[in-house]
Amino acid sequence: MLPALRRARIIELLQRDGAAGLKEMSQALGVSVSTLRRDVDYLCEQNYLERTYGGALLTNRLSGRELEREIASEVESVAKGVIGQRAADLIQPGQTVILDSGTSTAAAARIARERGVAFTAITNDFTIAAILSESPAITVLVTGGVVRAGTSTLLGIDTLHYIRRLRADLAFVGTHALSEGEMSDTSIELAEVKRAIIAAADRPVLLADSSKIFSRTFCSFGRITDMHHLITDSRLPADRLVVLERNGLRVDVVPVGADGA
Amino acid sequence: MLPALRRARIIELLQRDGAAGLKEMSQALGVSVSTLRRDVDYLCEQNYLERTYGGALLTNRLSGRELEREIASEVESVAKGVIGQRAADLIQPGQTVILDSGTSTAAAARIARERGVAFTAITNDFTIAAILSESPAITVLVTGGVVRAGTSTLLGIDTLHYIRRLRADLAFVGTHALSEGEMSDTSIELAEVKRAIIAAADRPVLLADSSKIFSRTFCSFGRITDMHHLITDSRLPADRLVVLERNGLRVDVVPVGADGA
DNA sequence: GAGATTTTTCAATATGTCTCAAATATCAAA
DNA sequence: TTTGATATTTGAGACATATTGAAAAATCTC
Repeated sequence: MLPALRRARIIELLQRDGAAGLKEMSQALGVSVSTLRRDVDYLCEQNYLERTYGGALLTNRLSGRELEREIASEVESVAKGVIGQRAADLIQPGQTVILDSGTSTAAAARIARERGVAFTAITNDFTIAAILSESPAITVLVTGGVVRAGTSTLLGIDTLHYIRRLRADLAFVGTHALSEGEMSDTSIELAEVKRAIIAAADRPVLLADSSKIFSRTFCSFGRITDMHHLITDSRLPADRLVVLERNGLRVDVVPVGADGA
Repeated sequence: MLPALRRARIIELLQRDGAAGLKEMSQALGVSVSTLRRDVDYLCEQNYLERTYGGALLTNRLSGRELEREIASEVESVAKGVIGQRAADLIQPGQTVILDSGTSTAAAARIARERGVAFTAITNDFTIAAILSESPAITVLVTGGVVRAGTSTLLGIDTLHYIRRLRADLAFVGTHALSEGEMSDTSIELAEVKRAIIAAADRPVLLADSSKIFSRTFCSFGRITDMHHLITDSRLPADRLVVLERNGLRVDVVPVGADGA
């Protein structure tokens, strides 16, 4: 059984029961207590769970759809984790930061919360709001809007109005695709919100794991040169990197997997 | 049984009965008095409860410091479930419904989602938004606002503006306390939002499990006669019920526990 | 002062931590 | 593709630490 799958099952188990003992879980999954303990420790570091003596509890019970997403992101979380980490490093105390919806930005939120930096966050994603609101140091503002079906993302005219009123120091924007210097996503409404976020921030930063780069979807929300810089991972082929930098973009490559971390 | 769960149970017991003896609790949970005593001492240090000779009482925390997550997830009471169910029954297809933050309203959301009724929901709580957004039949609007520290509730001027623009068919409002016809809660900002929700709905409905009734906090958000009716559970003493009805309020009592469900 | 409750102490048990060897996967060179 | 060398992951054991239940001693309530 794949480690990532096993960890996903652990979250599933806890989702059902709220809490469970280590022995109990190791039997349910058919692995040794040692292995299960390591998994639980890992998930605990990633802030999915809390440890208690003899077992673990789910930090915030997610609903079905969110769970699937968490599991999906768990499978390829490494790149997103390190990208998020680099992004979180950018936040200075007292700053105002807009966080777009997305798994990379959620990872950044998780790490920013850990750091204990005091700042003001604005987000249109209530999963991210939930993550950040656990830290007393962080003031969390949520844009209004319509929930995009099956996600935790807020969209629509209310969201746009809210963001357009703002001016922020920093913004973390995720993208579905990036090709030929054009950032794009899957829906017009999503694209409009991202465009507004970019316009509202002094330093808009694009978070994109290398799998995203050079794929393509139909809804553009701006050119890459609108961004202050790009954070991506080291699986990005070198020749692609050159293309991006030739456009005058600052690219921040974080090491991942075999080639560094 | 996990120590953390056991402690959660203790809180649950005390929430139901207000106070309990150590021996009594140790028998109810099937652990020795020594262990139970240690748990109670621990919870006492954490300010969840107060010791008395031979037993313990729940602390009256007016400051609104929320329960630890580990415990909060365990105290989902039966009463809230049935109250939520009755509330969900009120929703007709195509209606617009405002859902205030709170566990009773969250229970209503869960059941409304199950029912598969198509309606439009507006909420200032992103836990509720998450619950409702899983159903494709429900359009979910979230108010903007500042996240109340440690909760999933949105507050502040943005929340108020958003709600004041609205007109809804129905609203479910939770309350922290209800005494002498006056509904009250723990913070001014919370009270303002509730007031706005009540004003925005044709039929504002109060959800209050009987433990809430006749306790009292300092921030009033309106008289009970502002509401269309009240849903509560059958643990409410009969004489209290009479008092409420004499004020012209329609009271809907759902059976719970020994006396019905 | 009598009875119950709390405090203190201790041994048994369960859990956590650390280390190590075997199994498995990964990768580079033949 | 195969092979061998090198990491990584896994399960198990030894040891440290934490929790539990019981009993004796001290304290409290009425």
